[in-house]
Amino acid sequence: MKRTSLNDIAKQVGVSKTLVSFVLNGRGKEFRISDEICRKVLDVATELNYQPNRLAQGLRTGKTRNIGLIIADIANPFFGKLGREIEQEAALNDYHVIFCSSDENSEKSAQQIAMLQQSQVDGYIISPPMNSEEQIRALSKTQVPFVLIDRYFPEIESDYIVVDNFDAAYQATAHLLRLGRKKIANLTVNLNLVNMKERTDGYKKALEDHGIRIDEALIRVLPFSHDNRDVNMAIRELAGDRKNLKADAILFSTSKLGVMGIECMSALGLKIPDDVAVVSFDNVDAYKICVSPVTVIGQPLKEIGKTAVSLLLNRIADPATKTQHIRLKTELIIRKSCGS
Amino acid sequence: MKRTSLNDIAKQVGVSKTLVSFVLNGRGKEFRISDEICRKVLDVATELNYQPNRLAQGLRTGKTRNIGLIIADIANPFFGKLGREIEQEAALNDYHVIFCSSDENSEKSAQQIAMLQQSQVDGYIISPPMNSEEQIRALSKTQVPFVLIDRYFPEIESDYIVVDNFDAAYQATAHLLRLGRKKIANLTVNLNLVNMKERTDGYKKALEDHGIRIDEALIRVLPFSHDNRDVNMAIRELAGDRKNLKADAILFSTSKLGVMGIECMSALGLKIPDDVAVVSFDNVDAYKICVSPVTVIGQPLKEIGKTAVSLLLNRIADPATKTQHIRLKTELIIRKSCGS
DNA sequence: TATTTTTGCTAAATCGATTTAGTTAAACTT
DNA sequence: AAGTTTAACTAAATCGATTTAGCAAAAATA
Repeated sequence: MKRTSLNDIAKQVGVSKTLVSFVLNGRGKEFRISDEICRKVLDVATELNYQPNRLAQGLRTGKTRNIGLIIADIANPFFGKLGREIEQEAALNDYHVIFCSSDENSEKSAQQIAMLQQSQVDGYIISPPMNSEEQIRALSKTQVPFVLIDRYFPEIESDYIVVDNFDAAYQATAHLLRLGRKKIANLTVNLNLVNMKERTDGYKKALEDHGIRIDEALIRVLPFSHDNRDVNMAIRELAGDRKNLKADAILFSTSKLGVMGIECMSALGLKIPDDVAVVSFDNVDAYKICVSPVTVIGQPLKEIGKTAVSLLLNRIADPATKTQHIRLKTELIIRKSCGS
Repeated sequence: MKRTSLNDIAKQVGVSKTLVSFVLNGRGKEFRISDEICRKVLDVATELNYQPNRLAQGLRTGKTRNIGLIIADIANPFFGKLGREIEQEAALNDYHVIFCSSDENSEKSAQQIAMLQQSQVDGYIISPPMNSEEQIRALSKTQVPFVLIDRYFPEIESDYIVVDNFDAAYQATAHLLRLGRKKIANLTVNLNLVNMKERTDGYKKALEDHGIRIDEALIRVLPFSHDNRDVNMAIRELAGDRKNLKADAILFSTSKLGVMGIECMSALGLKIPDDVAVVSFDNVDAYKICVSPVTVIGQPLKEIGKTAVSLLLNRIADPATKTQHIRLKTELIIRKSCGS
């Protein structure tokens, strides 16, 4: 059974394909096609199970109704959920999403941007990896709209939507301080990106504001490779000696680190929150059923997704609008991992 | 900066676009294009940052190098990881994946198949929701290759790749029995799909083989909506009365159920494994740092992904090959949730 | 020298839609 | 009856690539 084209319908009905196109686009009235012919065309279209060829449509109209999405890793629950929200919101607007996982690797993202360009996507939603500034700058020049999510480049004028990472980390740290923790560590990852920087900055500011000296030894920046040994080493150094803990609390800047970290802590026999209190960014499932359910900084994924799509579609509709910078609040979800 | 087409290059170099196409496809030698012209064309192509229009290519050649992927939900870690493997394996073969989340809803999957058809994908990898048999049958008729994953329809002749769910559940149940559990419950979901059926069948067979009467009251089939109250109710009925437990172990047929179930159990103050032992399908992160790390049935996601892609690409290359049915073994990863 | 072969290139068709600019016949004006 | 409007439809161009068929000039061969 080979595909049905406009021409096939036109032939079978005995009219021009122009007419068929008009009718199938619901513009029969507008072009004064007689009701009888309209009906016939529609009948034959369903009879032959006509499916428009989106390549041809896209080629002719210059619009694909596809948007490209570049995130770090669709298998990471944070991005998985965010991606899902974006997919859903796009679908509501009759757009489809092409997913790409960059692994925070700028060479991959460059390839992916090129591929998406070649696919003639109508716009992009991008969580840009580090060292991708030039790609993003080049993308601006193509005039195809894009919005950045999760992070952004301060020097590039573009739409973006992020959370207030500084405030989030500040609040989380303040929460730990309020509960009497003094030696609060921060485990983060060596991605040179604003969002990670803001998290550590918020953490530092909270300490400062509470009159606590910042101890750089308590700030551990781990390689993105997420090797178990690195995490293990860091945890060991911070809390390995139970009588003489260097840290009595840890703020994890990502859930991936947090999950690995807690796994290590369990293996080392460290008790949460008795030995060490824990707060982590991102409200992933794992934290709900954890040894001691983990207090987390929840991001409003649904709102991020919805807003990203709506910003993008607005800009597609009107490329001239002023760029928007949106910063959403997070929510500190208090569970048991910090004691009380 | 508007897009560069073959014609733009042709004009600038002063040759025909035919020649440009030959050169850019690396077929310069084959068509005896002089080295000098070749060089010029390539230079101008990079100078103008030429990006081939994949819509036009696809339209002309009938091949898009895109494959459609329909899974239940990209935000579900099981499908997220599987999707990622598929994306990666496809990329190695210079194919791209268009993700669709069906939510196990056959109307959505029907729409998605239609959309993918319209997008002229070269093939599909589908985890078909229930009631989608007719869609899949119709898809066969289009002659566009597809492979089913995670589940399949016994009455439909097609490639598929699944795990041995029967054996997996059998082994898990046997493991619980070996550890002395007698009243083993099975929490599953009301998806009328072979994989779920096989899981419960394996569970039953293990009980039978160990001379234990099957108690239908211990098999709880919950609605797919995954409402917290349903899970809560089920857990309560099975283990609510601690002195008089109806079940001393639970086999969760999905990790989504398992995570919710364990959350309930914690809330009810039930101890794992002391009060109730737990085994679950799917090795998700949450189980690693759980109150009592959970013994799980791990699926070989990488292999499933690789095999799905390679089956599909083989069939794209040669549609005539005999259909293949692949059933991979799972791995029982023993942790602490069953005691010892 | 005449013929054939090779070299190096191009014109035009094609994929399947959309859209602009008509065309013809009927109906309506005046 | 002649001119104008309207109704109902179509031809052909177009998007940007690929590919088939073929052309002219140069080189090789007879």
